[in-house]
Amino acid sequence: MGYILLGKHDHHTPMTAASGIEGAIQMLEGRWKLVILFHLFGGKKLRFSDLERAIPAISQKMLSQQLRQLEQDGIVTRIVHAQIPPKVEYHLTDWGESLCPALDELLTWAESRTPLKREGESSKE
Amino acid sequence: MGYILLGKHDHHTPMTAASGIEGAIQMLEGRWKLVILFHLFGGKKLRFSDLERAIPAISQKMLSQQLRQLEQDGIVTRIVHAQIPPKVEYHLTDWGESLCPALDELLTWAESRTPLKREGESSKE
DNA sequence: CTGCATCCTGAGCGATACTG
DNA sequence: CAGTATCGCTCAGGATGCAG
Repeated sequence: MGYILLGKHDHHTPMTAASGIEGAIQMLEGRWKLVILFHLFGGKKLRFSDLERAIPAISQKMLSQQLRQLEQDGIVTRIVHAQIPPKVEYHLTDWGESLCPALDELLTWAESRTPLKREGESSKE
Repeated sequence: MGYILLGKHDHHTPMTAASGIEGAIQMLEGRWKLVILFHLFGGKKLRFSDLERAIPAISQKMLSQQLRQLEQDGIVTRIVHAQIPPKVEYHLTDWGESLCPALDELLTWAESRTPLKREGESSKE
């Protein structure tokens, strides 16, 4: 993560915007980010184990890692209850929740595509 | 690419949407997809070499590959002029152009974040 | 000029085991 | 319960060279 793009060119800079977009995409591009996000949308507050249960295919490592990233990016908040047994809850920040409409628009776009198959597609050269 | 997510769970399926989003993200997640896209927005028609010049840091392999993907996804169109020397132009499909607003919204979201530093964050337990 | 084939590296991710 | 540590595999992506 954290790759810098664009060298330099001064005639015009249409990707100045791309930089911002790339940043956004980066935050969402982890293997499980979106899945986690969708589980949290709606102001829901879930525990680590809740997420594990909701996403059976994810490993603790990944869940922990992605959650950390999300937290770092200010998308989710981690609430640690100092008690035994430990209890940690996650929920979206206000900013995180505000991602919903954007994602929804992207989803709308994705579904408006001409019905062409994409990943069963063998190479056609 | 092309990882399948979500195992199975029937209580509720909030990530049904994630699947769609993932598909969309996937199309845009290539290292250079966005950059290329931003260069093409506005109905511009660019040649392979134009794109190479516009994105100095990209290798032909990547440019070619990303372009292929974009074409496969129906986002860009490739116009091959059967002539010597060869001349190939790329431009966004109507659907590709329609991505602009969605990306813009995502960009808006990205820029609306609370001014929090990303990598200076210490753990707070 | 446009694009493909090959080799190599590094990041991302999964599985398992261990700790507070 | 909620993580962290380590190992290893897969693959996206960079560099170079060849071809129509």
